[in-house]
Amino acid sequence: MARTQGSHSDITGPRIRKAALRLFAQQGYAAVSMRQIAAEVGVQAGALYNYTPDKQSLLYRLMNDHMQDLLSTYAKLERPATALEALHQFVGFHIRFHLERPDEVFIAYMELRNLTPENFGEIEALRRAYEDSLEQILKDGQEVGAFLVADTKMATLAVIAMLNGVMTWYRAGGRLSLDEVEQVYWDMVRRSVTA
Amino acid sequence: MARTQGSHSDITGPRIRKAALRLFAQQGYAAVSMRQIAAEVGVQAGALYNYTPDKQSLLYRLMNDHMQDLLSTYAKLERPATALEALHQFVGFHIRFHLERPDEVFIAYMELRNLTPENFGEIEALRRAYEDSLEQILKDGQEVGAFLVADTKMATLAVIAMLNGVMTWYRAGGRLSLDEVEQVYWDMVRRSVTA
DNA sequence: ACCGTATATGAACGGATGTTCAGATAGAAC
DNA sequence: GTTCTATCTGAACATCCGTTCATATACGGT
Repeated sequence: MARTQGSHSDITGPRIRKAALRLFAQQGYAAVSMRQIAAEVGVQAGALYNYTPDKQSLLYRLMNDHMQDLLSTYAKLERPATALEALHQFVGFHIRFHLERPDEVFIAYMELRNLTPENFGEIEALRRAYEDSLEQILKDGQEVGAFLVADTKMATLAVIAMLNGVMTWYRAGGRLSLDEVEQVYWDMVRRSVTA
Repeated sequence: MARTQGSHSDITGPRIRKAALRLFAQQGYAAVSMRQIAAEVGVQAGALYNYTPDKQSLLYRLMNDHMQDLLSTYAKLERPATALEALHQFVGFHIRFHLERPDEVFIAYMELRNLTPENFGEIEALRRAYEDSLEQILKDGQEVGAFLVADTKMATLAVIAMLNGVMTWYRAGGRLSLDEVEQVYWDMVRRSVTA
């Protein structure tokens, strides 16, 4: 697996990020060394610095890529006609998108405290933008009488927290299929925001 | 703040745990050094080893104390007569107990992966015991027709995840009082498990 | 007043850390 | 086939890590 000197490599960058992603998710940012990441790629530690200015930027890049992916993927969806359908779409999208990226998700909110303040601010803004898209659904539904919640902000956070819980226990091939899980959570979410 | 040699100290142990708790919660287990903890207590690093065999045991002790506290405090509550009231009690207890111990809560599920396998197993068992007490409420209520959930296990995890979300944003003195928060979450939980 | 012991110091251990950089190398361009 | 340059190596840097231990100290018991 050892790479040879001088070989061009447009793929070393992605491989470094993939290795870092896996290791950060598995052991935590602080517990993973640059040498570990380099070893996983089959390269010496010094070589990493051709692709990232430092360890911190590597973490930030992973989080930022993930959040951009989340936002742009959601933005591309066709908006349903009713608020109830929009909420249903959000629930399904959220569960599936996140279950497909367990490592990214894990890092995205376990390693927030390891970001510098500026980096943290940027990631936080993206997260809030995503939450806002859910809150907008709840607000719209509330206006037309489809939903009944005491506070749309709290309801937003409650729904997302509930959905995020899925990532902590769901494993493909377990007792329940993804469709079943999605159905059950949709039932609970729907009931929690309707009269 | 520097302690003098030879001085007896039944309070150094607790002070070490308190300092470790705060630092682990703030920066993460892997990112905190024994020397940092010692400095916070006003002692040299070597002195810590009069109170813990190693860093890992310090983490385990913090988590174990917290879970024992959680379980025994909940066990002391008087059980309400109906399932609905029992659930209401659980929601209120969970929110208040955890909001009073933000550092312990943060550690208890951010640092699970830094436990040795045996230690992890023990903490996990305690966590499951707590979850089981909620699932029992849901099962009982389901039997007598007070609740209607597709799967009590999933509903248990969903409810706890939703409640845990409160810890990530609630701050005393904010827009909403603790009573209001509790009321809103109780409304959502109740609706999510009733027809 | 003195002793015994619990408690703390401070130096030391081997090893790991993030990062830098001069030098080596291999593929691309001509 | 030579040159150029992006890429990687390997060693070095200063610093930190968890843990151990001989030594010093001050309090509790007598």
